[in-house]
Amino acid sequence: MVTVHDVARAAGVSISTVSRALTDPQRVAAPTRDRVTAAARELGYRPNRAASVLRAGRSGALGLVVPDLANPYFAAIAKGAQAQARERGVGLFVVDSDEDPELETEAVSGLAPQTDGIILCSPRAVERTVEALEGRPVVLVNHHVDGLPSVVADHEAGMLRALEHLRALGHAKVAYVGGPARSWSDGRRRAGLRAAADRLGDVELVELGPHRPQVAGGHAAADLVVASRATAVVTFNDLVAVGLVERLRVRGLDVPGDLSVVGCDDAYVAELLAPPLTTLRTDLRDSGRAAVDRLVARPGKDGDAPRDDVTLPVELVVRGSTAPPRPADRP
Amino acid sequence: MVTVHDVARAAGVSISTVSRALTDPQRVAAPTRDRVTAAARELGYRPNRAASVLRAGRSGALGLVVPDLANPYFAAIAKGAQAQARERGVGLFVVDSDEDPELETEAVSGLAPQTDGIILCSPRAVERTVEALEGRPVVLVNHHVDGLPSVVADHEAGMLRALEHLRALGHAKVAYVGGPARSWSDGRRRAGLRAAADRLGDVELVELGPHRPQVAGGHAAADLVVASRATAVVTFNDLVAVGLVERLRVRGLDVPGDLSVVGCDDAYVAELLAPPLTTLRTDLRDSGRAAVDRLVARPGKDGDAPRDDVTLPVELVVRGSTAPPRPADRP
DNA sequence: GACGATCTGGCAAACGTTCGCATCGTCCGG
DNA sequence: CCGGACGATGCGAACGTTTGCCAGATCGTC
Repeated sequence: MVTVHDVARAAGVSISTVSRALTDPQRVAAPTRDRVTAAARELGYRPNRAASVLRAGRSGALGLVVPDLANPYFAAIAKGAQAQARERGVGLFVVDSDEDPELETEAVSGLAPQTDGIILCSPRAVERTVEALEGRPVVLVNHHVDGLPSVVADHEAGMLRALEHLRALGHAKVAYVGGPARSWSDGRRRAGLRAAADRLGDVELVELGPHRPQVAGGHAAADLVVASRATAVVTFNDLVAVGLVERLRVRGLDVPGDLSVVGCDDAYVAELLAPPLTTLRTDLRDSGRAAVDRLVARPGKDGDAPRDDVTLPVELVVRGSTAPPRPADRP
Repeated sequence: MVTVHDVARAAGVSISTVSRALTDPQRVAAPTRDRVTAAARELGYRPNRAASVLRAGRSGALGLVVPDLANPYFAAIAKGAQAQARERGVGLFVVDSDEDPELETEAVSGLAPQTDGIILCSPRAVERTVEALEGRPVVLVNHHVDGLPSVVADHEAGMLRALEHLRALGHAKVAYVGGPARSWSDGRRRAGLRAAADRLGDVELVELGPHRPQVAGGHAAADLVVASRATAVVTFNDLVAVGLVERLRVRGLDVPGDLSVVGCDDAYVAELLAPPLTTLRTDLRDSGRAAVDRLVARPGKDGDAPRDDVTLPVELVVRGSTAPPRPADRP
């Protein structure tokens, strides 16, 4: 194993100089620095992370906790975060909490001591989990708690856009199939829809749920939607939309003929579906990227210091699952 | 921060005893051990990982490198590995190489020094990457190189099962839509299909490809399949099957009426599809689990020391995309 | 009752890095 | 030409843990 000592000897300097030349280049004269870096490269020196963490107290790594890696929604966020972390030259440890609040807290308390910051994605037990990180920097993704920096999608704007789209098609009664009761984003979406309905004035809103944020949730909701006599529906996420469409088909109803469906997230199942799903897209990779940036942003690079809250735009992607209502349904 | 010193003082022993009591409990007398663990719990002692890694040289953590976290196939493996790692009490660092051979090698050389072993999932540049880990223990998942331990699915058996199923339905000409040219598993699947066709005798095999292992690959393959006049098709993975079905629908062909389709992997899109996809399922979480176990298996627990190669079973899941061929197509 | 085997627990030296402090040389203003 | 200031580099002490070695204690056996 090559250590600073070897590099120092090769470059004819002391180990302190080696350390400085590599971690804080501007603190050492250019010729010396070059000699050191050359020697380091030649010897194939790789700093021992453990030693540096031990001494310096920072690890140069971030932690990312997601509820479920198998969920394409979180996978996309993780991917974005990974890419950005790589770009920024920091490590990223991804941990899956398995949708379990307890495991989430545990994961954080295990991760916190060995990282410089934690990205907490759609936390299932914010209070306890935030406690567990004992003051370490944190960024919340897809969640918000006063006083903590967060990265969220502009659900309100998205909902407005969805409702405008449906109204333009001629729909006057729209159902919302909600997600989990304690979900922060479900709350935002409901609020956004209500505000949008108020603003538009001539669209009636029917709120359903809570439902599980999976295909099964869509199955469960389908019959309620039909009974509500709404001609269009917005779902908590794309998986729910998938389940909804499946169940409607079983009941002999056509999408978008009998019912228009708008999903959320643009998980990649959305475009695989028949018909392909009209949905609200957030750039999830950007969420991951932004979260990483919030944590690595140094005061040195002033000016572009990120604001306390990042809100990412939401875009309506119109595909095949929305259409004008059947004439019979029109008033 | 609570250190061994604090615990030692509280328990009235020396720091060596604390260290031993916690890391190698049987080397210290039961009463002492209890006093130490009690003190540790009371003070909320958490060993400093960096210090322990630095001194002991092992990190108690494994690394997992996958080509693409957003691919449900790899996400499932990652999830299984995470779960097992948690159970075994070791850490797991997941890194996404973005399908880039270079990044893969880089990831490994960054990960290797700070882990006790690496799980390499469907590597895109095995030789160079294996080189990069400088002798550190490794397990290959979904790939095989002589001399290295690996966890693979029994593609041959799976292909035999698929072909038997199709023959039983009455198909006599079956196409295979292959994956990437340099893919190890594509090779296994082709070989398995050939062997199965030989063995069954009365099924003709048409090999197509290589194709990209995504939906687009299926699009590209669809017309070739039709032209081949095969009445059934096996695809490299489920995403290809999805693309295939989409394109067939565009051409006015019905699945399974005009063509039966068998996918591979049972990625969760398989059951969302209309018709739901008949596919070959491997328990991907088990792959992740098995890989972790290969690396944490200590010589101490002899007897159940894992064999050099783990081959996981492949199961045929019959859903709606396979049916007997149209009578007209029969000889 | 003594001797050896066995076990328990303490001492102190690492592991490789970072960083406060000291030192030395150099440059500039007076 | 001198004093002060500053920039560059070296010295050495941490960081918190593990572990080889050794001393003392305990027990069984002759």
